[in-house]
Amino acid sequence: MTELTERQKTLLLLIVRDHIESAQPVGSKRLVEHYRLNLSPATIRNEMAALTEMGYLRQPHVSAGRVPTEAGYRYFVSQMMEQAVLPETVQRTISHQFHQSGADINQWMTLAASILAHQSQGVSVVTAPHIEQVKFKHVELISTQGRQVLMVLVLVGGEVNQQILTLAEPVSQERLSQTAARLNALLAGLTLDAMTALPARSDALDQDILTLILQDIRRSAERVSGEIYTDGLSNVLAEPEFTETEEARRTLKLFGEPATLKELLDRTAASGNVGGLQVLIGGEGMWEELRQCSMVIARYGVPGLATGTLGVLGPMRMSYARTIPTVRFMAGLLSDLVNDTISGE
Amino acid sequence: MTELTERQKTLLLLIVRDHIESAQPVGSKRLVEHYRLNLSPATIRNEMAALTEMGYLRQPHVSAGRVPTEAGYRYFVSQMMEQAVLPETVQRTISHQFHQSGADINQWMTLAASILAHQSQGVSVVTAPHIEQVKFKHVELISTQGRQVLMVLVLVGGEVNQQILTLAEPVSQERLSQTAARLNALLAGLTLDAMTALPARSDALDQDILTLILQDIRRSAERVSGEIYTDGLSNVLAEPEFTETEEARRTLKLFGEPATLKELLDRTAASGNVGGLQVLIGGEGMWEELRQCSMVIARYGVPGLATGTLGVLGPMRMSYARTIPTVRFMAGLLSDLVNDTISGE
DNA sequence: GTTAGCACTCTCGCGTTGAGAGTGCTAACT
DNA sequence: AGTTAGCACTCTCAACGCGAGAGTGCTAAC
Repeated sequence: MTELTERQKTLLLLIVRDHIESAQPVGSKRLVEHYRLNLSPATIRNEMAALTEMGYLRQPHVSAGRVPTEAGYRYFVSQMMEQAVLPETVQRTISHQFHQSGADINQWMTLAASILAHQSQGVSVVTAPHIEQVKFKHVELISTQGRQVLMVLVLVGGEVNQQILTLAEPVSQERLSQTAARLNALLAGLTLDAMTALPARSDALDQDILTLILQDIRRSAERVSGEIYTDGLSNVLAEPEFTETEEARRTLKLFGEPATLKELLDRTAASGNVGGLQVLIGGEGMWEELRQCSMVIARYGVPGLATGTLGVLGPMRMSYARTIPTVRFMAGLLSDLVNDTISGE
Repeated sequence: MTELTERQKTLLLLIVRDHIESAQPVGSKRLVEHYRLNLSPATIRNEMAALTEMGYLRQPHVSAGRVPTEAGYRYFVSQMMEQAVLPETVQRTISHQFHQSGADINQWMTLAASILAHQSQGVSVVTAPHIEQVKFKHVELISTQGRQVLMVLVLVGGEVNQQILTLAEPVSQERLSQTAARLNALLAGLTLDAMTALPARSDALDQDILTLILQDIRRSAERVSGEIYTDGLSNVLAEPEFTETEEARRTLKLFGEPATLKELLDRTAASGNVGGLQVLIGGEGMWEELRQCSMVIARYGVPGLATGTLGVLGPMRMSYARTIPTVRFMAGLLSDLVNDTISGE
């Protein structure tokens, strides 16, 4: 494949940019007028023909303007990747929002999904951090009435689970407190594996509670990894590519189903590393339904301890210039938050 | 207004039912064939003309079949209200799903929204119970490292809030436990108002923590009431009334914005009582954007203590036969759950 | 009270057609 | 050699006309 000349490069970028804005095929005349190029439409046509030949552009029909191919978008994105940074002021605003929200994973995820969707004008998807190494921190047993006991379990990472237990017989608050104190001393900082390997306790109540703690931690590890947060479906409803054909409407429906989104994210993000950004254009052949769409995905968190995925879905025509820096910044921000929560306490 | 004859009643119900299924104007011939009536199309036409005269039906254009007016739908719904009950088996399935989910408000709401949306094939909206009378139950202070303290606050009703405090100076776990014990004794079962009216504590740490508890409870009372859960937007995407006009698409966009949905629910549900079901057809003149839509709304919970709202939005042509009994059943189910949580512990 | 027959109206789908947009090519220009 | 004007060509799209079909209301007979 021959190299692109300097002029072809700028032209290609302009064409993609224009098409992203206008959602319409861009013609030679429009291009000249709109961007005040010191060239005649005829020259542009020649260059466009060359770019079409090389596979960066294509014409929907012979007498329409040009539309970027996947390769065209990919070139455009490769340019974005290098430079695009979120403006300082926006960065500060976002950070601020996070710091004045509560220290609650649920809130963080909702906020992240909301900001991503708003900034990118696409559909955002965020998965809660998957805790790969759960560590015990603290347990509290609070007698309520009769045989019912409220167990509050604190894990390293700030996660707090509460659960109501019903014991075989009433137990005094004093004895509950003693049991909690013994278990706290025994389990402090242990991982799930280490706790599972412990020998059975001699005290029956201790053993019962220990079993329940293990159950709870196992469930929690699974549950948190499964939760998904999404936002911004309405952003994409108005986009012209989704209102027309039946096929497009099926794609749209897919966007509205969190379970499907999660699978999408999991499969594609599996290969990515924390810190890296993946941009999938036109589904990259893997997803038939996403032929018209693009995804910008990143993993965040602390590798080996707790990681999650976040991303934006939109039409292939999405605003990469806004989406890419936002996803990158949010991944960094969430990584910091996870890091603080895990190590900071 | 004259009374409807028995035949006109059955005919009206049939027409509404058929139009809900087919999404198309229903003509006299089709009606006869489809429902094996022992009448000729001409007779039906006469009756239809009468029903049109009385305002229950209308014709989109002179040579199309009839379509129900809002009055027509309202008559149809009034019939539904009396009889429709959710099948026992479905009731059991739903109850089962709730009982095997965790005792977590968040999970309940998500599940409720999901079930509502699935059963009704519309957009479901559920607000978390608004706790009108917050009562203190228990506080726990756990020293972590340095000046950081994890405060776990349990409210009557099973809600558990955790928060990380940073104290002015390090405090031993022992002193924290004493403070917690004193506050637990002092505040047990008190309402927010009663706690606010308490005289200042002599011990500085006690006073600080008390202030924080009050802050937290106030925030929590606001926050929980604000949370909204929704599901099923994708159900409605494919409906023909939303794919055509620009106006309809704006309505659809509205459905995708939780904040707007909440306002919708709040305003309309304010007048309703727990146990009652409201069916708003065609926005009832209040909501310009909802002229094509209907809502089925109910309040649930324990009046005076904690109440919430749940409902289903859909096209005016929605399946009332499925939606109405489902909303009614879910309102009852959630009321029971709230009741159990508040009084049961 | 019910039904057959009929004229009438209106929508919808379809083929036609003309305007407009955009192209590629050729030849002239710098 | 690169650039540009001119031109014929192709294709879409909106508008138009038209005929088929659906459904009605009315009248008259059963």
